[in-house]
Amino acid sequence: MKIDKSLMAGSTGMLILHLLAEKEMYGYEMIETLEKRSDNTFSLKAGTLYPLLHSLEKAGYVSSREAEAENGRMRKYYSITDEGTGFLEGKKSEWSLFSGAVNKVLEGESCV
Amino acid sequence: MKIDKSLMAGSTGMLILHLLAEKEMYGYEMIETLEKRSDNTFSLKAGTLYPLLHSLEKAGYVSSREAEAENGRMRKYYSITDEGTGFLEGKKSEWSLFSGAVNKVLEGESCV
DNA sequence: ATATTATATATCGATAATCTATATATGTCA
DNA sequence: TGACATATATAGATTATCGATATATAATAT
Repeated sequence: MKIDKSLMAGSTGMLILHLLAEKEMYGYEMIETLEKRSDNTFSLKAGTLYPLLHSLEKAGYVSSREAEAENGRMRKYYSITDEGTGFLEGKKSEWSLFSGAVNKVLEGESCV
Repeated sequence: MKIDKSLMAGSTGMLILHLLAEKEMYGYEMIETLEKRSDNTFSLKAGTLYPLLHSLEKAGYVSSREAEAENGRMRKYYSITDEGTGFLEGKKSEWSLFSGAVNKVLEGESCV
């Protein structure tokens, strides 16, 4: 099943920052990692990722460096900053609260 | 905590249809019900809900009737249609798949 | 040799869903 | 009478996604 793009909205930044909290990565690697880890549920598009990385960098949540890979290709490696780590924690709490609330509504836990 | 609006995007229609699958409701009632059930996490805005109801009706997923309430006020009551019920089932599967995939990424279940 | 595919980054325009602000109208309570 | 809650509605701004397109190199297949 293909996930509607509006469902993705709002959580992509969190997912990217989470990957970078584990290790330094380059853009293309992030797309592949997300696809693998989600069992092909996510297929983040390059046209979404690169502008997002630029805005995260502009916001100070990630930093980048260019380096040559073993195969001789140039890659742009991104790392999460301290500020980004704090932002990520907030986003994770928000996700937890949000998904919990959706499930509450769906499960019909109404009668408080 | 206030939930970012882009996180809400994509799930609002599902939540509304889920409420209508339980019983007929009018707009204002849906806003209050969502707020209660989510422990004040959701506060769907009227400016979001009414256009959404109109588009759901146009799509054939809900039908409406106007009726006078006990207090003499006019209300517009919405019901889910058979087509809407089918659409809702699909949306619930999508939500389940999506939220599961997000949690997989966050939990780092990578090594397949 | 040459063509295709995969890798790698980037930008632009279209689409879609949210919000805020605003408008209208009625019922309730002080 | 005035303030607030109820009830529906529309317009404009914002924002995040996508598809399409562009560029360039490495790896593979024909």
